Amino acid sequence: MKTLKYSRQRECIKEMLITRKDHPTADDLYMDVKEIYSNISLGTIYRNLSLLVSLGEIRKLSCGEGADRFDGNLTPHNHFVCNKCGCVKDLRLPTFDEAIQQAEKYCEDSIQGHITYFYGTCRECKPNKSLND
Amino acid sequence: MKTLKYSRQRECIKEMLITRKDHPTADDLYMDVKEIYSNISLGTIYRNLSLLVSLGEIRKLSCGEGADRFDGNLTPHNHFVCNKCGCVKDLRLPTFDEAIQQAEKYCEDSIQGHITYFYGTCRECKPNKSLND
DNA sequence: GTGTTTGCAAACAATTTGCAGAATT
DNA sequence: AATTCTGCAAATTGTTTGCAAACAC
Repeated sequence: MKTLKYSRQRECIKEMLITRKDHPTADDLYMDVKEIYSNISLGTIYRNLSLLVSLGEIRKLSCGEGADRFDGNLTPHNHFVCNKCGCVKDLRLPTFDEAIQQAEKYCEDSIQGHITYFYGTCRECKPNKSLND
Repeated sequence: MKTLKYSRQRECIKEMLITRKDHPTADDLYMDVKEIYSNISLGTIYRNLSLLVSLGEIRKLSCGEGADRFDGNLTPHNHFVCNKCGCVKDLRLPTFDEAIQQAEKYCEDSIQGHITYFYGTCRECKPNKSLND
C-alpha cells in the first residue's frame, strides 16, 4: 500500500550526491541542499537517504570513523579510507572485482553484495613520497 | 611517556572477545564482563576496546547497521552480514585474500589493511532452501 | 609516590521518530 | 480526498569525556 510520491527535496538530494565525486555525510548534503531549499531539515535528509538506500539507488558507507557516508556511484568499485585525514576515495580494481565474484560462488549463504574498505595513508598525507602530488 | 599498565578488566574483555566466536558489540561484552566484574562500567569497556584496537590486538567492524562490533581473530578473513537477522559470520576465502594482496600493489596510496563485508541472506534466514539447517 | 585505569554520570554525536501541516497524486 | 512527505523538535542510540578514587608499578 505504500506508493512512492515525488518529492523535490529527494530529487535534489540525489542530484547533489551524484554531482559530488566525494562521499558526503548526511550533514554535508544538508549544507548543499540548504542552498536550494533553505528550510530543509536534517530529518528529511536522513529519511530520504535511507529510502534511497533501500531502493538501491544509492549506497551507504560505514567506514568506522565518524558519520556514515553516501555514494551515488552504483558501478562496482571499492573505497580507500585514509586514516590520517579521513578522506574516502574511489578505488577501481578490476582483478579484485573478478575475485569477489568467484568468491561469492563458494559461499553457502546467498551473497547479494559486498563492500570493501581499504585503509592506509593517502598520498597527500604521506609527506616523504617522491611522487607527483 | 604513556606506559601501559595492567588491568584485569582489560584482560577480561580481551579474553571474552577471543572466547566468543561471534562478533559482539561493546554492550554484549559489557554483559559478559559484568558476570565477573559486576560493577564494571560501559565506559571502561569502550575505553579498553578502542585501546586494544589501536594496539592492533583486536579489530573493529562497522557493518552499517547498529553498533560497531569487535573481532578478536586477527588471522586474515572476511565477514558476511545477514541483512535479515543482522548476524555477522566469518568467511574464509583464500583466493579472495590473494587477490587483495595483488590489488594493493596497484594502488598509489599506501594501503595498510582492508575490511570486506559481504551482504546477503544467511542460510538460517533463507527458508526455501533444502540444506541441512 | 607517580602515572594509569576505573566507575560513575554527564556530555556529545549521529540518527530516528511523532506530529501537524504542506505537497503530490 | 487520500496518502505521502516535510519541517520542527524532542527522543533515542551509540560513544566519549571529566573527575575523584582505586590500582599498578
